[in-house]
Amino acid sequence: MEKGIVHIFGNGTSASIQLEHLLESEGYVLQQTSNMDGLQEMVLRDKPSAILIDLDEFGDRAWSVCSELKDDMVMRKAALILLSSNEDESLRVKGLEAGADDFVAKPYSPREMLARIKAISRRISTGDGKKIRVKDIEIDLDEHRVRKAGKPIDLTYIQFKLLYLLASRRNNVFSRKEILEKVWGKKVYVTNRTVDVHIKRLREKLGEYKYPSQYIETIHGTGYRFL
Amino acid sequence: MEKGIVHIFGNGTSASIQLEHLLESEGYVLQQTSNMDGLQEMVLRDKPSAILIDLDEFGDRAWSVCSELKDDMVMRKAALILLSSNEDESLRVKGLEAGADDFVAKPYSPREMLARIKAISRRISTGDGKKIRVKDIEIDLDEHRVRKAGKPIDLTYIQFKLLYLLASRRNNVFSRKEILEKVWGKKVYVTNRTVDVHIKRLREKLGEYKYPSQYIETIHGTGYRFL
DNA sequence: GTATGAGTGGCATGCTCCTTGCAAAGATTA
DNA sequence: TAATCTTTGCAAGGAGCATGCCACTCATAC
Repeated sequence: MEKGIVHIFGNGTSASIQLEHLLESEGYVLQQTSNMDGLQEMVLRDKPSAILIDLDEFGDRAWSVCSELKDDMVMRKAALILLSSNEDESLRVKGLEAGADDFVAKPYSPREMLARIKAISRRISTGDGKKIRVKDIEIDLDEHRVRKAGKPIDLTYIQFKLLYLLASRRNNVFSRKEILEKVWGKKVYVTNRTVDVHIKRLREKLGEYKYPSQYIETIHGTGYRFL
Repeated sequence: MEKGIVHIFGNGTSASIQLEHLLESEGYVLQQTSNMDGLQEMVLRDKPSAILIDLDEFGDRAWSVCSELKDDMVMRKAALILLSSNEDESLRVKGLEAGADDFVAKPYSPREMLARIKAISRRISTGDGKKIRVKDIEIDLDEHRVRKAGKPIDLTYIQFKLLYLLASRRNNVFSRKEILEKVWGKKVYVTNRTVDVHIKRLREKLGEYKYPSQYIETIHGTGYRFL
């Protein structure tokens, strides 16, 4: 099993200190903080395999974090676990529906927490591998890099997310609405035309000059599809 | 979110009956049994999206099931959730390490269980999506693509919706009024004749040259039907 | 035969998509 | 800090395609 970084948002209780030791003895690297600003950058940089958020400490702020993490396909690689001493059922349901992978009551057992982190990671790591290979295109999610016939292609942040989305489900047709939600996020409002522009720029960098497109196909009236 | 079948191994407690109703109202199909023999065949046949196993009832027999499911790539598509009234930490850890995706204590909240099933399914979902197969025609909703004898047929937006409507309920006769409402929407006003035109173009692309029609039958004075 | 419903070819219209240029915001460098 | 480069979002023009309707022909029911 692959080890990784674990972000813990919340202060150190006795259980969390035990958990810390357990995780470290298992080969995980820990990062604990009580400041949730700049979470997005942090997650993108460190690519943690798990994120623990203490609801008692962060409360409502945590919900927006859940949806951010849920929407971003790069960040989704992390197991998102919520902690709370509040046993209320509706809170648990809310958390799970907001995108969390698990909801654990405090006080919790460190050993069980470790087992849960492993169980979720197991799910995430299997299935979609870290590299996507389509034709002569190779997309490396961890390195955040794209190669065509071995030669690296420089893509901007949006271009990468767009390509990754399309390539992650070949032949699936994505509507512009879907693309906007997955690449830009639910709240951001950006024109449909803008999607076209980014598709064009992406096609350019992939080296598409002629019709029919070799990689990205336009489905008139519907959306785009990666061949 | 993709719905599916849920296998429940264990007898009906009051919570499980509530859960049953919840799942059904969400569009899931349930299969409950207290016999675990032939599990492998059952799972392979039904491809459930979740499997709930009551440890109180099955005890040690459950562990072998966990590892079977864990090892089989096909079966891994299902969310495996263990239930137990035994709060013992080591049991929970054992279950999770054996390959279960979640471990829930009894008595459990049906709504939370539903949320957990969804949370896990979200991770697993690979979107081998909805397909309709009629004769040698195959309609793939996700790929927004139609195949005849394996060969792709290019349909326009309206043609696709029209075909999908007709094929979704074979042998059902759709009046032009009904077709207009379902394909064009309630407010749009379009002539009946236009429906004919689209039927004609659709028939053309499906490769219908001679009478009687192989796919779309005209019911004089009434409407159309997909055979 | 007559009346009504259905099929067809062609064409104008409008919509969708592609492309280019530009301006604003962000990142980088000196 | 100022200057430069990069990224991003949008508007507008233009090309191509899907659509909807007309007018006409053909089929069906009585």
